[in-house]
Amino acid sequence: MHDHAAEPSGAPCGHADHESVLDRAERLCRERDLQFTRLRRDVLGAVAGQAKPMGAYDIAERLSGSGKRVAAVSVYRALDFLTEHGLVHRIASRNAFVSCGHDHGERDGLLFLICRSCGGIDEMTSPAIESQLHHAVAEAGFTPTSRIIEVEGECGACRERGGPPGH
Amino acid sequence: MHDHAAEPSGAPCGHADHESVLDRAERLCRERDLQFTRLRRDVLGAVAGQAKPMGAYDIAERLSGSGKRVAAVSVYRALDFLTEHGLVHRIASRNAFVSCGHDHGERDGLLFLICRSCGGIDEMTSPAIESQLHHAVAEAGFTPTSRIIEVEGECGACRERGGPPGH
DNA sequence: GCCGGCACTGTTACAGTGTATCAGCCGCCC
DNA sequence: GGGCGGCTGATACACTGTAACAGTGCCGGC
Repeated sequence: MHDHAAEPSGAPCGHADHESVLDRAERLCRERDLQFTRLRRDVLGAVAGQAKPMGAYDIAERLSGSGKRVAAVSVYRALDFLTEHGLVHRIASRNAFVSCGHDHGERDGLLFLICRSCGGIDEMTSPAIESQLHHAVAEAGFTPTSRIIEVEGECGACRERGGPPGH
Repeated sequence: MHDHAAEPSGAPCGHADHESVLDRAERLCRERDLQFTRLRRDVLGAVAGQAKPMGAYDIAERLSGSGKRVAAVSVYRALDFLTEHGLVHRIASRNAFVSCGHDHGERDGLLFLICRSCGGIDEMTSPAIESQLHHAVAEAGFTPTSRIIEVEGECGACRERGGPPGH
């Protein structure tokens, strides 16, 4: 689910690894004069360490491992911060979160591919879809401010490993 | 939020009124040999009576008006049935449901426009977006089975009524 | 130094969303 | 009649998310 060789009409996007995500976040926060606190780093680290989307309570549970316990509400606040600055993305159809593999800051123009077999998530962008979408919406007299596109199905790796044959 | 004159590149879609939705549902269930029970009709009626998306508990509360009380779990079961057959749609970004204004049965290929000002929802289809999406996803090696596209913003009516000026 | 403001975090409580499970009902077929 | 399957009612519970308040640490003004 990580490194597609294929290049869609938009930019492809493999998941960045755990380290680079944290480094990138740290740099971005310095640039924007934001506080990249311990909790926020831990939450981002937890999310980045998983290819699958994580629920807020999963994150809280994982961070509560060693003695000190982290309440879900704290996780939510950290997630609010991280999503606001485009470091993680919310997957609406799953009520869960994934770390952003891009180097951008914008949180729009993204498209999520969710595999039903392995639960993995890939993100990609497609300017072609964006422009079509913007065009169609504008003709309906609508002024968009944000949008979500989430596709469920089977990723290439799972299909090769052999999905349900008679299906 | 109901009757756009504009025609996007796809098919436009005004909301059908309360009556026709129920009639259509009844016919569809007869055709497919499905049971359009009292509860299911009531739930669909409640959803169809609102331009805004309704939460399951809102529906339960509304149906519980006159003496007899309807539990949320029953509403969920009715909603499962209705969504499964394309009579209502789930709005993932709101955890809520709207009645389908189409005459189709498929629940894919749809696109939802959600107005932040009035809370109204419009649905439309766009073959152009569909084909772009299918193409992009296929090139990523992904086999889609379902997809959601939800756009938030301001609908034409609200913008004309005067949105926030300095914004 | 002290004080006040500010952002962040901890904690508790609670509202909202969704599912599991068991039991009763009703129509249908044998 | 008896069994079977689909629908509903009811209770309990898990998961998701927010409100409200208190404590802490940092930083700037006095």
